[in-house]
This record gives sequence, structure tokens and C-alpha cells, in this order.
Amino acid sequence: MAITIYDVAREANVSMATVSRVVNGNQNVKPVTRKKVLDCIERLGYRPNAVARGLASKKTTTIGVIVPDISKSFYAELSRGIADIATMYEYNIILSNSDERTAREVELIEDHLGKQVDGLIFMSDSISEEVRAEMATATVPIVLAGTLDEQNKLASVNIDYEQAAFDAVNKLIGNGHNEIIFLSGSFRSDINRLCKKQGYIRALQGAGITVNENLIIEIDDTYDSAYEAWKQIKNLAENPTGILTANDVLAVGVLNGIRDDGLSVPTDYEIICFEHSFLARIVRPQLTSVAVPLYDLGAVAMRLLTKLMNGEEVDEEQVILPFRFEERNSLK
Amino acid sequence: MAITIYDVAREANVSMATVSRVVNGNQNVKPVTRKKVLDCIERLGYRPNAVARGLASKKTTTIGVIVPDISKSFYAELSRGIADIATMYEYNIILSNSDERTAREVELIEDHLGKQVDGLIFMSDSISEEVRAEMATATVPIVLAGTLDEQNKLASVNIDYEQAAFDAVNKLIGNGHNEIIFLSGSFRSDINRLCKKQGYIRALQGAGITVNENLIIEIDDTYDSAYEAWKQIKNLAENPTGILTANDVLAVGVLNGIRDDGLSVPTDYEIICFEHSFLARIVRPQLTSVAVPLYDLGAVAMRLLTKLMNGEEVDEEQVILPFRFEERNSLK
DNA sequence: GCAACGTCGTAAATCGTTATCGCCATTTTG
DNA sequence: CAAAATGGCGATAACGATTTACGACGTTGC
Repeated sequence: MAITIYDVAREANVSMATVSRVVNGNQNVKPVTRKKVLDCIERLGYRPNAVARGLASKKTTTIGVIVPDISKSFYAELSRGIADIATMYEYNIILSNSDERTAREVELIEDHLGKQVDGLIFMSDSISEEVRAEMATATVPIVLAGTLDEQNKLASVNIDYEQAAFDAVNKLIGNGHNEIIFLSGSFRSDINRLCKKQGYIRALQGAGITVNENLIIEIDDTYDSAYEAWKQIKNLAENPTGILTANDVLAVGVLNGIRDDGLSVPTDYEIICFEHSFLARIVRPQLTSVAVPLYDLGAVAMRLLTKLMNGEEVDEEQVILPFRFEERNSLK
Repeated sequence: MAITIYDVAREANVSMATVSRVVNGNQNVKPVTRKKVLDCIERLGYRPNAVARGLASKKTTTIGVIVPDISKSFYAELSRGIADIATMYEYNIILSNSDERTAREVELIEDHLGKQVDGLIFMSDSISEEVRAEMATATVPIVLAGTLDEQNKLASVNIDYEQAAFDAVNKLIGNGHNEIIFLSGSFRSDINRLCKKQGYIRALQGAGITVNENLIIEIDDTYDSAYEAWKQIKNLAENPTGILTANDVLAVGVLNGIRDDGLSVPTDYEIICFEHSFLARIVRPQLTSVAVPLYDLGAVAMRLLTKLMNGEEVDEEQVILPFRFEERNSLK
């Protein structure tokens, strides 16, 4: 049988109310008494039961984090940002993987709410109607991190992916390319379809270049698919020489394809991509890329969540963080 | 005010005990009654309160996972293995980062136990005495994943790193090298110091090669340090031509150093490393490596934990998983 | 010497479940 | 046909804290 607050009270010759006061940092306790109680806690090895506390106080100091796949560096990085701020505010994290399956996402939200989390951070390629409905039943705040809400209703933290793509493509155009590939992971991802692709199109149109659907290539979001995609690209009737990819894994895929064929970047092709992870630095040439501040996205999302959980006023629930370009060598 | 079991009971004209039976799948309920209750649950949108349930049943169906840094692919991969098996057995995961700081590790164990987790999976470079003492206060099972217990007392899941290093070095020796570098992350890591290094030494001794401390290089466990280490290696009085590294990030570091100097792998140097992550496949040449089954390490650790939590008999609490070599091109 | 204040105890009500009994109505059994 | 077993369900006591209200006691200040 574990030590309870009663045991401590008896041992310290005080009431359980006083022990509770001490444990919760209530000021109405004489230093002498406080010390006596703390000693007993130490001696008995008393550990407040967070479950009982949660039931009584209706707060668990725990938040839920639902992520497509923690083994993907994108989400691992984001999660670390969340975790650090969570620690700072003394929240624990229940972490679950959804694998982007809607049914699973719904199930997980339900599950986390059942566990009485004080808040929820959600990540996904897209918010389905089912998920939206499930979220609507929640009585605790929910924040999206690195995840778009097409309807712009939910709280979220992102960068301006559209503008980033626009700027990136303009760099390619500025370097003389007018046949430019956009290699992207699935367009089921709102960010790919609604932002990166649109930014790409806007840049082309701004430069008077006609958009050619053949140059917009949608593949699985994997290295291997990108590597394969290269074979498709080199056989195109068009002669694209500039490439924008939706992330650095895809960039490395085509890059390796190009180089394994004896061609060279940035001489024969120039590449620019999203995300400047570790990967982008270790390949040769290093990749010029849009540095998406993944850690910050997570950290700011968590900070936002704390405000919402505290009922603080928040002027803007849709946060847009700045991005920057990391200039390396895949662009001249 | 949320819907409680009592509301459902009133609505369905049964007692809360019956609702509880239905929710928990107890067979002692007439099908007709069951259906009536389920309908009310659906209609009212009742969500069982896991906190109250946890208090009453003394089980939270939640386990704790303490990891040095989830943003490192090593731990992210392991965690995914844990998570999948946890899901299978309907456990949630509370995940926390320790950054390898002993004080933080102790704090986290304390914290997780306070949250009444049903079990704990712990990862670290090394088990300090403080951590060991804290673990001793736990009444729930604890399993180490990809983490050594020098005293071989705690339950754990690993591979035979010593044997793997031994085999790896023998491959280098077999290819004619007799001056072989062992490039490792910090020796505060038991696995590096007690296993990989010892396997390296045993292989050399087995081949009658004198161990030269100059060829054993301990650095920070980062790409940049490995890249820098190359400059040290090339200026060595000795003429090492074979290299074993403790993981693939370090391998890529030296590899890039070598190639940026216009030298070539495997012509001028041969490299073999631990871990065959994504990285090892995307660099050129691809890295021949010891494939450490990270996902499985996590999955098996979680499976073991479930057995321990159920009080099942376990024949061996120190599990050793097999490893294999992934033959690529950094070795001739 | 009295009022005010700080400190603490007592007691009870909650929080939303689970778990243990035991009751009542049917069946089954001898 | 009486007695025993069984199935279905209700009542109620935990579970381990928080919280509130109230009052008592001892100090302190004026």
C-alpha cells in the first residue's frame, strides 16, 4: 500500500489539510510546520498521487500530442519544441502516432480527451471533417502545429509556406530557369496542395511563365520515390533545369538520381527545397533551402496552448512564424 | 459540466453499476439492457473519465517513456517501436526528454511514478547510482531499451554490441587493414565504452594486432565533431586505413571529411559503422554497417513490459536481439 | 486587555469511477 | 416440490486527493 497524504499527516502531527497546503505551496503555513511536513514527506517517500489530484482538481497537468509518425524527423523536431515548453510550464505529454489515418486520429482525440488532458496539440497533413467534428466535442483548447486548417478556424502555428515557395521559385527564375519542376509529396497534404504549389504557380505567373502540369510531380513522400522520380524527369519532353521540392528528403532523392547518372548539381540542375534538416547539410552539394523552424513551430504552439488553457487573451490564434533561406550550394 | 456515468444511468433507467459493467465489457448484463445503455452512451456522448477510473482501479493504462532526446533519430525510431506495441495493448505513453542529465532523469522517474504509470521504459547512455536508487522506489516494472545495465539487474532489451563490433573489425582486418580507427561518441556511454570499444579491442588482439590508443578517438556524438576528427586522423603518425565508427552519423562526418579532401571511400579508406539508418543509404558511397534493429528494440521492450505488468513469468529479463550486417559500398 | 491576524484543525463534500456484496427472481437439481 | 444454484442488477463503500467553511488557538499590536 502506497503512502498517502493521511500517513504524512499522522506522522507529522498535522492535518491532511496542512499537508495539502504544503504540497501545493499555499503560503498559509508557518515555516516551522512546513519544514516538519517536508521532512516527513522525505522520510516516508511520499509521492502525491497525480490521479487523485487530477480527479479532485479537474486538472491533470498533462496535454495530448497527436502526431502522424514520431520517427519522421519533421515531427520529432516539432515534438521536441513542444516538449521543452511543456516542461517549462510543468506539463506532461501523452504522445500518440496516427499514421495520418482519419479513423485513428478520431480515436486518438477521443482517447486523449477521455484521459482528461488539459489541452491538445494536433498534427496532420489535413483536417478531415470527422476530425473536425471530434474536435468540436472537446472542452479543452486544441492547437495545430505545422498543420493547416483550411477553414482557418482552429488555433495554429505555421510559416507562410506559400510565400516561401514563391520566393524559392523566384530564386530559380532569377538564375535563368524557365522550366521548373515542382516535386511534391502527396497533395492530400493541404500545405503541399494549397500553399507550396500555389506559391510555385504564382511565381511562374508573375514571371510570365505558363504553368505546365507536366512539371508538377506528385509522389509518395519518400526518398525512394524521389529517386525514381528522377528517371521520369530526365525523360520529359520539356527540358527542366530548376527543381523545387517540398522537403529535403525528396531533394536528396533527385539529387542522388542526378549524380548517380553522372550529372551535376548545380551545374546541370539547380535545386531548392523546403526544410533544412541535418540531411541538407551532409549531402554534397549541400542544399539551399527554406529553413522551416520546426522546433519553434512546436515551442510556439505549446506556448499558445498554455495561454489558451489559462484562459488568457490571445490576440491572434493563427500564428505565422518567419522563415529564412539557408543558402548553400545546390543553387549557383 | 461533462456527462458522467450517473447521467447515463439515469437516462437508461439502470444503476451506474450496470453502466460500468457495459463500458467494461462485463458479461453479466442482459443483451437488451446492454443495448439500451449503449444507446444512451451514444446519444449523450458519454466519455468515461480515465482519471476517475484510474483512481478506482489503481491502473492508468499509461506507461512512461524517458528518452534522452526524441529529436535524435535513434530514439525516435525506438520510441515508435514502443508506441506501436503500446497501442496494441491499449496503453498510452507519457514521453519525456532527459537530455542525459542525471538530475533530470531522477526528477522524471519521480514525476512519472507520481502520475501512476503502470510501467516505465527508460533510455540513457548510462544508469547512474541516483537513477538506480530512484528506480528502486518504484512499485511498477521498469524496462531499459537500447540501454545497458552495467550490473545486469534491470530488465532490458539490447543487441550484442560487443560481438557486433568484434565482427565489424574483423571484416576490416579481413580486408587487409591492420591500423584501424575506432571513432566513438562519448565513453560515458556504457555501450560505447563497455561494448563497442571492447569488441574492437578483442578483434585486434585476436588478430595479433597491438592496440594503439592513438587510434581510439573519443569525440562528441555529432556530425561536426566527426568531420573535424578527420583532420586529426589524416595527420596521425600512423597510417590507419580502416575505420569503425560508433554510429552512422559519425561515419558520414569522416566520410565527408575524406571526400572533401579529394580522397575516396572505399579506395583510400574503408568504413564500417553501427546503425543503418536512412542516412547510411543516402550518402555516397552507401555505408556498410551493423544494422541495429531500433524499432524492434523498442517493440520488444514494450512487449516485455506488458508481461511484467501482467505479472507473467518471464524466463529472461535481459533480452538480446540478433543484429545483421547491411553490406553496402563503404567496404570493398 | 482587546481586537486583529495568521496558522492550523476538523469535518464534510466532491471528483467519477470500480469493486464488493447481497438481493431478488428464475432455473436447475435432487 | 422444496432447496440450491445462477444470472442480472442495485446499493454503497472505497480510491486519494482538493476544497471550503468554520472555528479555535496563540501572537502580536495598540
